[in-house]
Amino acid sequence: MLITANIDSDTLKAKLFRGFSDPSRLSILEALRKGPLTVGEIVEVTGLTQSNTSNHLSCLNDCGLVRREQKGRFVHYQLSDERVETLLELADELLSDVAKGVYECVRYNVSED
Amino acid sequence: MLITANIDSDTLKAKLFRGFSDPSRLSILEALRKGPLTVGEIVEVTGLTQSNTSNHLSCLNDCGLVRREQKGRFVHYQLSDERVETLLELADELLSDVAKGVYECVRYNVSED
DNA sequence: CTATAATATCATTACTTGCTGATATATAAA
DNA sequence: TTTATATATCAGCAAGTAATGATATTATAG
Repeated sequence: MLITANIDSDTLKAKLFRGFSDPSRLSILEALRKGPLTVGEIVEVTGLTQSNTSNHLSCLNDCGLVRREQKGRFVHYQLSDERVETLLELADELLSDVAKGVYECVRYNVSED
Repeated sequence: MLITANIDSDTLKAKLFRGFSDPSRLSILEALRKGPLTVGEIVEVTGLTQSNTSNHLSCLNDCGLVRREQKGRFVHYQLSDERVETLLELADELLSDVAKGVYECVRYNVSED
């Protein structure tokens, strides 16, 4: 048990980062930096479809990055932890320094848009 | 120009996080937390193939997460910035709280290993 | 209860991305 | 130069994952 816990450590952490590693999910997280939003509001802000938004929100919720709260027929989502915000801030800072490198990162991201 | 820069912001940040979002790349980054290593040493520590390691290192280098330094026929890699280390630390902390959720995150990660 | 609005789920499709094996490049030693 | 060692590149395959459209669920209002 202890062994597997250690072995899977990187896989686990990778999963956590995967929550941040999709543009759609990231746009949801960014929207939530300003405060809680309903699913409908997130759909509007991000421009994603309802279905797609809901799928990503379920993923983010399961992964513990956001927290959900039902209020009537609306479901409000918010960032689950200060550290999620901190990670996003840190990424902003890091990005401002390495943006050029990221732009040109072509190995596993060939599509230029 | 300013417009696109803004629009692409999430895509850019997602790319940055994608550097962390693969178990193999993460195992490389974790190995480098302890200090610079040659490609061969990284291969040994991570158990990845030489080809695979080199591919990931190129990606990490292009994305600005690691820095390379040629010394003779050896190439040494190290984390490029304190903030890369900080991001990893922060992920560790966050993970200790949300690990259960990440384990059960099934939406876009169905494979259980 | 029925209708409507908000959100979630599911199957399918299309695309992305990591891995492998072979080959190429580069540096240094013989 | 030739050989050997270290690293990088590339094509092709395999697997994973996001988007879509349709449908289901849940909750409130009439």
